[in-house]
Amino acid sequence: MTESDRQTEDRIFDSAMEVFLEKGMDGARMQDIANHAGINKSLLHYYYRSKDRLFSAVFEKIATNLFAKFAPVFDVNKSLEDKIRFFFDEHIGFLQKNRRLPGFLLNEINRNPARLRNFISEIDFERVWTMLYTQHSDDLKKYNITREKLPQLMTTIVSMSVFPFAARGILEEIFEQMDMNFDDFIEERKKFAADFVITALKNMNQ
Amino acid sequence: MTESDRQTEDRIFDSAMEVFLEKGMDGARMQDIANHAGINKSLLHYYYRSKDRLFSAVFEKIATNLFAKFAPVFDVNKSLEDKIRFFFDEHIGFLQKNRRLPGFLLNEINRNPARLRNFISEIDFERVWTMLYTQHSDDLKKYNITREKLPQLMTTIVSMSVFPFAARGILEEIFEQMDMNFDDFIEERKKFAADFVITALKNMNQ
DNA sequence: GTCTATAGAAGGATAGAC
DNA sequence: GTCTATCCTTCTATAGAC
Repeated sequence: MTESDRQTEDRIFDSAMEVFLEKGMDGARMQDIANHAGINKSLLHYYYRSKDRLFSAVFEKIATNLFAKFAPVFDVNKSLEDKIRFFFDEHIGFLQKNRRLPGFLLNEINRNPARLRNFISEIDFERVWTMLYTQHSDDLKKYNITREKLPQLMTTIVSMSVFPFAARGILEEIFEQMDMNFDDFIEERKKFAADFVITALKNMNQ
Repeated sequence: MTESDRQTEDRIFDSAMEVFLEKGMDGARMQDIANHAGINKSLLHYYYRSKDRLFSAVFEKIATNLFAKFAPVFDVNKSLEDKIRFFFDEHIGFLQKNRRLPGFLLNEINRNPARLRNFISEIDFERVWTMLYTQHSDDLKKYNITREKLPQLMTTIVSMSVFPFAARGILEEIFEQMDMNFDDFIEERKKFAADFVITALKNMNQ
């Protein structure tokens, strides 16, 4: 594969990502992608065979990117509280630069959950819990965080960071009416979410 | 309009709702809707003129239904804590019976925010805050809930109830791997979310 | 590898009979 | 009000020249 092939293939891929993120699988048109890449429509098929394959390539890339942002939380050597702060800073920071990602993923996964199966099946949840427990057994005991509560807790944490972006359309409409700004709201949220979760954790077992 | 007209129009509307919720605006096909209603495709145009008008009718109905579920919270004569519990019970309970609603709305609004404008412009946020404040001034002061914090707080509350449904595709894949059940998780969530939020509120101002 | 041209299918919409 | 037939456009995909 020559250098120029690679360039074209990359330009197609980037354009597809752009268009699919904007319009979704059903709303995207091969012609739009070709125009965006400045090439002919048939080249899309030459490189990716079909719309579905092109979409799959894009979907996998996007899903990998997003999930990769969750991983460091379990590695980094920090206290539980610092990890939570770290997560909200990093994750919300990442979404600030990739705002359409949450809505895209949630929608496409609901539309076709099978696409996710490969990603999920690679995760060893047993190991995740073990890591968490060995690293923070003191904190977990102190705050009475049991294994049974973890799904509720994780869902809450993820939702606090992801939901505002998934609901950006709604929030921007509302904020406009209140003379507020979505970007400011998001910037604030890094600290608010961390404070909120940590406070709840520390006091919930009482 | 005769009784049978009404019946047909309703059957079309219900079928459209079903199909649009399942496939979204872009993914839905007029033929699917006609099949689902057991009528001919051209009848759709006879009653609703175009796909876009049919979709708009459905969208408005759905948005009205969902937002209507937020309203009682501000009316009911309860303590702040009871209101929060009441909200999670009612709202999650409603979504249990209408699981595809959140994903549908979030997606379609992101795709075309203008559709929401009519709904939002009717809300008087000044009045909402005034109502809240007159009803709960003691609690608000005690917990140091200021007007500035309200958007973060409300977004958090809504996200805790809505996000699991919007992310149902992901959660079901994950839960399957953990021998968990989405329905049980949701049932648990009514209490978990209320406890979590109330605990955070009561202790955050320290 | 990239283009033009076009096939082939599907979708939204309408005309017109009953 | 409901159906059949059909128009017209759009979209994915491929054939074939260069």
